Amino acid sequence: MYPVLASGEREAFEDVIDSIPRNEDGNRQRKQAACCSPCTFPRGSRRRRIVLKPHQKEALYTLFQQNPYPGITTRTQLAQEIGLPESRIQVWFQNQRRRHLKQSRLRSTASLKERQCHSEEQPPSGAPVCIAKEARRKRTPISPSQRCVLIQAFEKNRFPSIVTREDLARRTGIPECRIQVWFQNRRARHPGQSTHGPLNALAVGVDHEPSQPPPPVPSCSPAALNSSPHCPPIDPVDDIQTFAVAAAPPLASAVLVPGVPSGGCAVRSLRDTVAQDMQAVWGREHSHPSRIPANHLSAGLALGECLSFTHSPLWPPHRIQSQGHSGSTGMAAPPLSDGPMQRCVQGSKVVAARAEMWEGSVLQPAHASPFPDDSLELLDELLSTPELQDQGKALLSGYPQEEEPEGFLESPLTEEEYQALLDML
DNA sequence: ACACTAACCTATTCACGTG
DNA sequence: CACGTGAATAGGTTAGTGT
Repeated sequence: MYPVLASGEREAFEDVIDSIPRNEDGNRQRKQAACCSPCTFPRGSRRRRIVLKPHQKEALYTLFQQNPYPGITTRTQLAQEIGLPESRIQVWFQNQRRRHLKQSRLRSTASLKERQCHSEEQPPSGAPVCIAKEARRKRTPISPSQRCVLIQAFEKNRFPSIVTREDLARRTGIPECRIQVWFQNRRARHPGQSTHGPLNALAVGVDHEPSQPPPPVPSCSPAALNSSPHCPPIDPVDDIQTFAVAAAPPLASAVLVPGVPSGGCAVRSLRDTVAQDMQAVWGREHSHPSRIPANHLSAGLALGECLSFTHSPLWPPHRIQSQGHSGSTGMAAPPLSDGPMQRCVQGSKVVAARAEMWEGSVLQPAHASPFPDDSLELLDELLSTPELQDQGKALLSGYPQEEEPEGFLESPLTEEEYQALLDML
């Protein structure tokens, strides 16, 4: 239906999606989406809607009749049997219970009017009256580094799209559905800074309006981290750089726009994890030469991470299948020849726009990678030259995992080289 | 155009681990 | 026991799909 987005374009597009204003309910305003033309503005903010097959519905209805409140074990078992994600089964039961309750109430209301004899509230037929409670899902342990990644994403966008959630899932290893719940809980417990209540800030779709300073306690800022029980104290000097590697897509801040502050979220442990992963991968490079492209090694964590925010070879065991993404999540891509998307993928403009948007904020993310996938591949080729690989080896072997040189995030390329690269792209 | 319903949201509560 | 936080719930809304 829609052409497939390259990863860089996908990120830029996601920015568009995420920036769509939401109404007071947190839902994106239809008007805004419509103004971008239904043809050129694909649906990417939501998960692709599943069309349940008859046998799946039958199984769900059967189980619902037996128990409208299935526990995690039952849901997981059913998920395996009918080939649906457990989270979708949970949602189906939520919706089904409500439909059931609604019908029950309608019936009871009708009978109430007829007979006028219901003096006492009766529990709806779908309520868990005599059914023993099944076990809940076990708490999902979220490590400080994972939490910091989530917090950073939360501060950037309180309502992440399915693409963002899946990306966070890949980066943290936490299931997407758990990330969704985490954001729900987080929103509930950390209402936005607004004089008109927490929902007011949602109306603009982004958390920090350009004219509005960020919340005074950004949980992932060094100050917040120092006071947070989940984030270890950090050296703000060191971690200003760390943030760009661990949390933000630092293409603009660390590479394309040298000198732009890259933010304050310190995710040392994640950075360390990345560094260790790099080392480990380097160690087995010869046995799995294709798993991590040499260019990522060559550029060290700086460029490598820059280019791999959404398809990092470091975290997921495979490169993100951006071309096939629409198959798994329903991410539909707009035609890029014209329209808002095309404009949005003009990287420098995006970077500039984001920088403006975040002006005054502690964080200075440039979320949208201006490079479409083919450009990334071209860059991959450029960076896989033996010369740059040598640089990468030197970079990796030059410092231990726990401490990086001062210019850790500095690109191995000069500004002229960057410009040349950009010109080529 | 409309009905149905998956997906997503808030508000609230439960439940569990930790200090 | 208080607190933080993940999980689950009810209920409202949006938007994709089928008729």
